[in-house]
Amino acid sequence: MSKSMKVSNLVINRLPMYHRFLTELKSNGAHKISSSALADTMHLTASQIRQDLNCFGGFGQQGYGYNIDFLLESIGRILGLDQNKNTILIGAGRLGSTLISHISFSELGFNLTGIYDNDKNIIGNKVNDIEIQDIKNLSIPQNNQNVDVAILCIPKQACHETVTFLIQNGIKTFWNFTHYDLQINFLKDCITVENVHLSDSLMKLSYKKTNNDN
Amino acid sequence: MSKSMKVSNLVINRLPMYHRFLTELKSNGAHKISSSALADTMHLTASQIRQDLNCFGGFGQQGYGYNIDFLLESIGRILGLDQNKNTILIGAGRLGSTLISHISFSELGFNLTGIYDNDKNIIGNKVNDIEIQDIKNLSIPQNNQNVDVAILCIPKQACHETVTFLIQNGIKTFWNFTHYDLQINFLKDCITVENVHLSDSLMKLSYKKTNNDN
DNA sequence: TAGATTGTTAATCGATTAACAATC
DNA sequence: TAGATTGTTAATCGATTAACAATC
Repeated sequence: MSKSMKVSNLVINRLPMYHRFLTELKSNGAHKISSSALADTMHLTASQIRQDLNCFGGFGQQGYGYNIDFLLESIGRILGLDQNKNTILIGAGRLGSTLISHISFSELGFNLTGIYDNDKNIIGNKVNDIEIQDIKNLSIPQNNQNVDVAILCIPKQACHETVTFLIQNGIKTFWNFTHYDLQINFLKDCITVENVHLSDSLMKLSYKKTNNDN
Repeated sequence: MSKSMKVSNLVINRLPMYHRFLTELKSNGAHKISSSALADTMHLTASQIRQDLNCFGGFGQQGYGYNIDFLLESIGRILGLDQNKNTILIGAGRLGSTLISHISFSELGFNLTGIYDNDKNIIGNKVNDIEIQDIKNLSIPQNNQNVDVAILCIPKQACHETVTFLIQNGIKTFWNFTHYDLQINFLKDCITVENVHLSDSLMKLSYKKTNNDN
C-alpha cells in the first residue's frame, strides 16, 4: 500500500519472477491463485508474497486469492512493461544479433528502432529486417530524438567513448553486456544501467558444483 | 574463518564480483589493496568486504591490507575455478554457438568437450573447432563418462525429455538458458542448476527506468 | 615504535516469517 | 452464514554496519 517508502532491491529482483510464473500459470489456463499456492510453485513463503505485493498495493481479495490476469497486468505495469521504450542496439556483432533474435523485446514493451555499428563491413546488412547503420548517424536529430534505451554489445575498449557519445545524444538507459563499469564512470549523468555479467553466473555455477550447494 | 556455517547466498553472489574487480585491479598492475579502497571501487563498505572474506578465512594482513594476487587466487579456489569441469553444450543453435564463442570458459576451468544437437541439418558442422554430434551419441559410455556440466540452449518444450536423458547419463550440473524450471522438476535428483533469465534482467531495467531508480 | 588495517565481536538495521483481525 | 484468504501488524531472524582489540 505504501507508495512513498523505497522498495527494496530484493523485492524488485522478485518482480520478474512473479511475472514469469504468473505468465506460465495463465498460459496453463489458471484464473486464480492463492498466495500459498503461488508460494508452493515458486518455492517462496505465502507471507513473503503478500508482503512483496503489498509494497505496491492490494491486488487480492480476502477469501478468494488473486485473479491471475489482473495480478499479471498489475505487475507488468509496476515493471513498466506497458510503456513503450524505443530501443537501439549498439554493436551488431555475434552477441548483439543473437540477442535481437532471441529475446522477445516487444512483449516487454521494448520497441527496436535501430541497430548501429562502426564496422564498415557490416553496415548496410540487415538483422531481423533492420538495417545496420553507421553509429555516426545516431547524432542526426531525427534518428535519436526518441531513443530511450541502448543495448550495449560492443568491446570493452570502445565503451567509454561510445557511452559518452550516447549520453551526449540524450540516452540515459543502458542494458550493458560489456564488462565496463558504467555506474562508476557515468553515475554523475543520472543514468540507469542493468549489467549482465554472464561469467558471474558461470562462476556461481562453479561455486555451487564445487561446494555441493544444491 | 568459520568453515562449518552455511555461507549466505548474498555473499556467494558477491564472490564473482570480487573476482571480477580484483582481476581488473591486477591487470592494472596493482599489487595490494585495503578493504576500504576496494570498498570505494566496488561501492560496498569495508566492513562488508572483511565480513564476506572472513566467511572463508583470513586473507589479509593487519596494517597492510590484501595481496591482490593471493586474494584473487583464493577467491578463484573458493569458487572452484581451479577445478577442471568437463562441459558439453546441448543445443547448437544461434544462442548456444554464440555463447561458446563469447564466453571464456577455459579461464574459469570449464573445458568444452562436446557439442550436441538433434537437428540432422547441423550435426557434423563445427563450432569453435568442435564438431556438432547427434545427442544420441551421448549415451555411448566413452562420450559421457567424464561430463560434469551441461549448458542447456534448447527449446523449452524439449527440456524435460532432454534433461531426463542427461541425468540418466550421470550429468548433475546445468547452466540453464531455457525458461524451464529444473529445480522444481528434478530437485529429487540432487542436481545443481544456475538459471540465466535474460528477460528478468530486461524487466528489471524496465522497472528502473520507469521508476527512476538510479 | 607508531601508523595502518585486519579479524572479530557487538549494535543496528532491514527482511522474512508468524499471527490474526478484516472481509470477501 | 461459515470458510478461506487477504492485508497488515508484531516477532523473529539474518545481514550489514560500527567499533575496537590484535597485530603486522
